[in-house]
Amino acid sequence: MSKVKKLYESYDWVGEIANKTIIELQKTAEILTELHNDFFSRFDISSTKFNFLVILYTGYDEGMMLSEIGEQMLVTKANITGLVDRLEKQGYVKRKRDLFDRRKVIAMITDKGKSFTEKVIEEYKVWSKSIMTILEDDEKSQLIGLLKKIQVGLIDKI
Amino acid sequence: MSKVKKLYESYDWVGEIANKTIIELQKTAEILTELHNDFFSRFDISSTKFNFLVILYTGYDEGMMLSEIGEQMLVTKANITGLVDRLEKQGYVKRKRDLFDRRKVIAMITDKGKSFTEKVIEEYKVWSKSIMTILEDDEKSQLIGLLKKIQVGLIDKI
DNA sequence: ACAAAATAGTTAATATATAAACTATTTACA
DNA sequence: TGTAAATAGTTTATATATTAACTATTTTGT
Repeated sequence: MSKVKKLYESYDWVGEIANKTIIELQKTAEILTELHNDFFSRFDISSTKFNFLVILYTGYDEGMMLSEIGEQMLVTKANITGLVDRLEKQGYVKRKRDLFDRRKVIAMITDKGKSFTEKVIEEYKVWSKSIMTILEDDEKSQLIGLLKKIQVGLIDKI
Repeated sequence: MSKVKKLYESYDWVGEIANKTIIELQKTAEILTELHNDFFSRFDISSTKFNFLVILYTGYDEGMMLSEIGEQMLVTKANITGLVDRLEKQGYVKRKRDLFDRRKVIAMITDKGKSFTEKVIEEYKVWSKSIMTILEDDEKSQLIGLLKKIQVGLIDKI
């Protein structure tokens, strides 16, 4: 059951096209997040957990440092601790101390986590294709181009 | 201080362009959310609180039903209760019972909330313009067009 | 008119996110 | 070499989000 009922145009207060662009980006992303939540809840994970697992899955076999994973996600270090706690509880990840630098904690994906991630990735590919049928392929490329340009522009402002 | 360090291309696992589109949308939105948080934290609010206030500000003078506001935001009714609690504590909003249907709760924006919202809106306009300089105006229109198309497509899938 | 269903909002339990303070360990350098 | 600074992660307090169960009120259908 979703929260989204209909699309409102609730921004009379916006004048500039820059404003509108940001708001439409946010709105699109909110709807997308909503859909992602629906999708991932079928597997009892969140999209953050999925991101974490994918990074670990496609990463090195010896595992990865927590902060190394954190750098690739928009997640603070405090949050990584909790994230790993919960993933550990689900049996998808385990912790290991780095023997050469005992400050570091290495996260390793378990066999259970590996096969789980493979399964979700496959279903995610099918799912994301199915929800993106509204755009033609050239529109998708166009959109990706614009988004990457924005990302480059935004990352400088941070 | 922000979490974002650099832009990773961490999706070797993605094949389809539909996949990439969604991931780039998410990534863009995450960076944008991060920037929004930085912006709004200067005013001691979240972007959700701002949304709420703007809807109330541009709405009817007699206030609005909580669920009516909720319909325009991607927020569950349980969350609205807490949101209004916190906004009430900040003095920007007050509650009122609907006399004709006592199930309903009306949220009213206070004078303090009104002038606060006006101030934030003005600064938001300047801010959003400044962070969107990377795109030309015709690119922005193009992007808005694509985003609206996606929204229409996605809303059907929910 | 009245019982059942629908509606509006709150509460409770839990998950997820943040910042700030903290512990443990390693590195830098005087 | 020993102390200050830097680094990695955890803990704590709090904000925000979700779902499910709950209360109060109104509407519906007979």
